Amino acid sequence: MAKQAASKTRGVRGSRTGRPIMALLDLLGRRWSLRILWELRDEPLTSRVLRTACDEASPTVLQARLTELREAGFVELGDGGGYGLTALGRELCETFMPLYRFAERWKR
Amino acid sequence: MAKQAASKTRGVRGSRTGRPIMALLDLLGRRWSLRILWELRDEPLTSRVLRTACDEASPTVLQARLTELREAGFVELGDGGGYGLTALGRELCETFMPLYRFAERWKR
DNA sequence: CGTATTGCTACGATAATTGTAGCAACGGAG
DNA sequence: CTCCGTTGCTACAATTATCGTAGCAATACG
Repeated sequence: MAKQAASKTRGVRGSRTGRPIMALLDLLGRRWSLRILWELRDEPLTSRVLRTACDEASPTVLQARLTELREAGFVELGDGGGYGLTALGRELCETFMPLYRFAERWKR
Repeated sequence: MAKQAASKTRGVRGSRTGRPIMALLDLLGRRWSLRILWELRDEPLTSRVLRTACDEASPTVLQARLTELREAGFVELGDGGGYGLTALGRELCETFMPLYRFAERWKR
């Protein structure tokens, strides 16, 4: 294979040049992020119910993810209590909903 | 709401539910998993080039993810060297490719 | 008042990730 | 052959992230 030093000119594919996709992959790549969005896909859940749905994950990291997802605009805390997806969050959830069927065929 | 059965033998990593979607979300929820798949979407890359593309991530965890993704059947090591997506991996990559357009509109 | 929710936090213990350095194997040039 | 550069891959200590348990203030209802 040829030398790769010259590839700097095109800006190596995927360097974190602030490209939104990288920030998104990083956020979704944190533990419980995908799972939280997945569990909220149908209806809002209270923090405790969400915790139960997420296999009794530690509330520490769950709160951290919820805060991050809220700051990202994907999740919101309803005035009556309970976490739910925003319109943007629902949209995001739809984009990886096909994963379910893929996983079923995957089976591992 | 009633009490729920609190402890079974708990795996270290979450999602022992047996549901494929949970195992998949858990695997993709590990650091650099999504990124690796993303960087390999076009063409196979050698380990070092992949590392550069992944923002100089530590080779330790990169190797770990590559091993996991290979065991999952998403990534393979070509006989000429270089990591590439399997047919299954390409299929998986396609399912969350819409994330790119979503991220562009998201901007944060 | 007591009791039960809600969202949220503290904190020690444990697991995951980082950063740096380096290995054996293979191949091309000299 | 040796020398050099590449490949995939690993060791190791240091740093983060996550876990697990306990508990907080605020709210609501009887």
